Amino acid sequence: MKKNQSKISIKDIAQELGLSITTISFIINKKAKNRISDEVIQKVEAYIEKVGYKPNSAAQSLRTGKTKTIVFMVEDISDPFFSSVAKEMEKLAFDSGYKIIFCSTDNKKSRAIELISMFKDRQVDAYIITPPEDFQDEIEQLVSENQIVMLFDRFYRDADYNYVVLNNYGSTKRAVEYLKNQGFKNIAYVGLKTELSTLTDRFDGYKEAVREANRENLSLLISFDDVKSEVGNKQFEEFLELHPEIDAILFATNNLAITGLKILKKKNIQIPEDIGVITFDDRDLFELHAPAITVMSQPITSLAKEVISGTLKLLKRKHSIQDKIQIVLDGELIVRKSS
Amino acid sequence: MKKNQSKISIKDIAQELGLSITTISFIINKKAKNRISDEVIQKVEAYIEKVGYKPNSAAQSLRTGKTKTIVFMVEDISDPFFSSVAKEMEKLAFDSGYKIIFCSTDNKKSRAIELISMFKDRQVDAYIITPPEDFQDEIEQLVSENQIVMLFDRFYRDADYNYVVLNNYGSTKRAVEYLKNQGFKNIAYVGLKTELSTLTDRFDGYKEAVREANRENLSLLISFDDVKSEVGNKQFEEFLELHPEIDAILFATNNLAITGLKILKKKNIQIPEDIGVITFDDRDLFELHAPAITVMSQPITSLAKEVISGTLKLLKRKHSIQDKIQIVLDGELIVRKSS
DNA sequence: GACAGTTAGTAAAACGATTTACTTAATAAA
DNA sequence: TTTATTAAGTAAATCGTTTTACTAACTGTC
Repeated sequence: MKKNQSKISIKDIAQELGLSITTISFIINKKAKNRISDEVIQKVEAYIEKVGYKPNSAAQSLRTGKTKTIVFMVEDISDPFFSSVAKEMEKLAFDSGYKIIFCSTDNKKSRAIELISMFKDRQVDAYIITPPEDFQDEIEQLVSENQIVMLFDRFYRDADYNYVVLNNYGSTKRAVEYLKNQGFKNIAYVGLKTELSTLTDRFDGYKEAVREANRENLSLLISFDDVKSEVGNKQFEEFLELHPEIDAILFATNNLAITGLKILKKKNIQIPEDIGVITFDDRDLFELHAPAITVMSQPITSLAKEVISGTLKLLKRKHSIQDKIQIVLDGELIVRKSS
Repeated sequence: MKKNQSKISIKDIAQELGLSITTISFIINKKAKNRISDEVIQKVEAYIEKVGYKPNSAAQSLRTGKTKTIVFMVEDISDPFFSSVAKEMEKLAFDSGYKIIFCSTDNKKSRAIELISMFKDRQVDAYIITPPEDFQDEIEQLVSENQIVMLFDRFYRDADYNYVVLNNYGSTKRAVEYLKNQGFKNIAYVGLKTELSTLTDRFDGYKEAVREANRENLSLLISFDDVKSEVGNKQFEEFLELHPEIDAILFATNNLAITGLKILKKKNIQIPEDIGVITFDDRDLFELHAPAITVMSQPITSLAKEVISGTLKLLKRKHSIQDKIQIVLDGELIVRKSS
C-alpha cells in the first residue's frame, strides 16, 4: 500500500471492477455511448473519481502520436511584451489541456534551428514561432512536414502561412499622424536595421505618413546587436546632431526608446518642449517616466487569445489543406505627456 | 517515400542493417562497450547520423518513467525578475536535454493546486516552485510522494526542503545600513502583508537594522492585491502624512517601488533631497528614472544557475534520503542617485 | 580436449494506453 | 422457428523504446 500506490493504471481499474481494459478506455474517452450500459459507465466513472486516476500521458502520446504540447519559440522570454503574451497564452492553453514550452532564440537563426531540431519528430503538436531573420526556409520545411505552425509578431508577406500579428504599418502611420496633428513638423523615426516584417512594416508606415504630409524622411536604423551598446548610443547622438530640425521622434521598439530617452536626458533635451516622443509597446517605465511617454501599445490579451484559439483550431483540423488563419490586430494609442 | 518517411524507428534501423533492436538500443544509449564490436558501433552510428534518427520520446518516457521535463511554477512569469530567471534557466536546462514548462500561480493557492494536479503522476521529472502563501502542506505532500521538489525565491525556515533563495534578511540589513551611512535618519520600510519568507525575512532584516541603530521602526505593509490599486496608493499617502519625519524609504519589491515613486512624484517630493529611496530588484526603469534609483539587485544568472544545477543534481540521485540542496545568495547593492 | 571465461550479439517481456475486429446474448422481424 | 439487428462488452495488436536474461562462438589454459 505504500510503494505500490505509486501508479494506478487502466489495467488496475479493469481488474478491480471485473471489466475489460477496453471498456474502461471507452468510458474515459467518452466513446462509450451505445456501447456500454449507463450503469457500468457510472460505476467506472465513480471509481475513477474515487481513486483519482489520471491516464499516463506518455502511453497516450505513444499510442496517439499527440503530446498535448505546444512550443512557443519567442525572441526573448524576458522581454516584457513577450512574457506578458506568454502568460496569457499559458493560461488559455492550460485550460484546454495543453502545456506550453517556451524558448528564446535571441533572434539567432542558429539557436532557432537548434531548438526546432530538439522538438522535431512529434515531441510537440504545434509550433508558435516568432521567427528570427532569414528563417523562411526553416518555416517552409516545417510546414512541408505537415507540422502545425503559427507565426506570431512577424510574418512573410509573400507567403501563405498562419499568423497573428499587429497591424504595424497602419499603427505606425496613425502614430505619425497623431504627432503631426499635435503640431510637430519634423518627425524622425528610430528603428532597427532588420528584415523582420514587424520592423519593415513600421518603417513603411512611417515613410508613407511623412510622404503624405510632404515632409522629409528623417530616419535612423540601428542594428539589433547595437541597441543596448555604446555603438547604438553614439549613432543616436550623431543622428540628433546631424538633424537639429527634429522636433519629434517615434521609436519603433521599447528598447530603442529606453536607449533614446537616456541620451535625451543626458543631452538635457526637454520632452516634449524640445522634442516630442512616442514609442511602441507600453511598459510601466513609460508611464512613470518624467514626463510620461505616449505609446502605441499592443493588445496583449487579444493577441494571446487569437494565437491560442487559432492554434487550437488548427490542431482540431483533419486536413491541413484548408484556409490559413491570418489575424491582424490594431495597436492602441495611449496619449501621455511626452507628445 | 512521401508519407512513410514520417517516422523512422529503432526497428527500421535494425532491419536495414540486419541487426537486432537490442543492439541498436545499446549503441544509442552508450551501453555498447564490451558488448558490441567497434565495427558495428561505427556502422550503426553512421547510419543514425545519415538518416537523422531521433528516438521517440513518448516511448522512452513510457518505458523509463522519465519525461525529461521540469515544471517551473512561478508567481508571475510576466514579472521581469521571474522572466529573466526563466530565460536563463531555460537555456541551461535545454543544454542538458531538459524541457521546462512554465506556469504562473499569481500567488493563488487554488491555481497552484490546480496546476500541480495537472502535472501529477509522472508527467514531470521535477518541480521548481515559488510557493504561494499557505502552501506548505501541498509541498509536503509532493515531497512525500517522492517527487523532486526545489523551492525558489521563498522557503520554509522550519522545514527541510531543497531551496535556492536570496539572503533576504542580510541584504535588507545591508541596504538599511547603507542608508544610515549616507546620513539618513528616519528610514521607513514599505513591504507586503504576507507570510512568504521572502518578505518576512526582508522585514526582519529591516527591523534588526533599525533596532541596532536605535531608531524607530517606521513600516507600512500593503496587501498583495492592493499594490497596484487605489487602496495601495491611499495607504502609502496616509503613511507619508502620518510620518513627516521619514527621510528615506526602502521598498521591499519593485512593484511597491513603482507605486511609491508615482505617489512621491505626485506629491512633488524630491528624491533624494526630501526622501532617499532604495528598492529591491533592478529594472531598467529604475536606471532611467529621474533620479536613477539605488537598488538591491538579485543575482539573476547565479540564481538560475544554482536552481538548475541543483535540480539536475537531484535528478541524478538514486536515493531521495540524502542531504538537501540549500543555497542562499547575497544581493548586490547598486548605488545610484536616489540615495 | 574439456572447461571456464570472454566476446558479440539477440529474444522477448515489459511500459500503459487506444482501437479494430471480434463474440455473445437479447430483441425484433419475417 | 429462423434470421437479422442491436446492445454490451472483450481479446489482442499496436505504438517505440529499454532491459533482463539468454545463446553461440571463440579463446586460452591445464
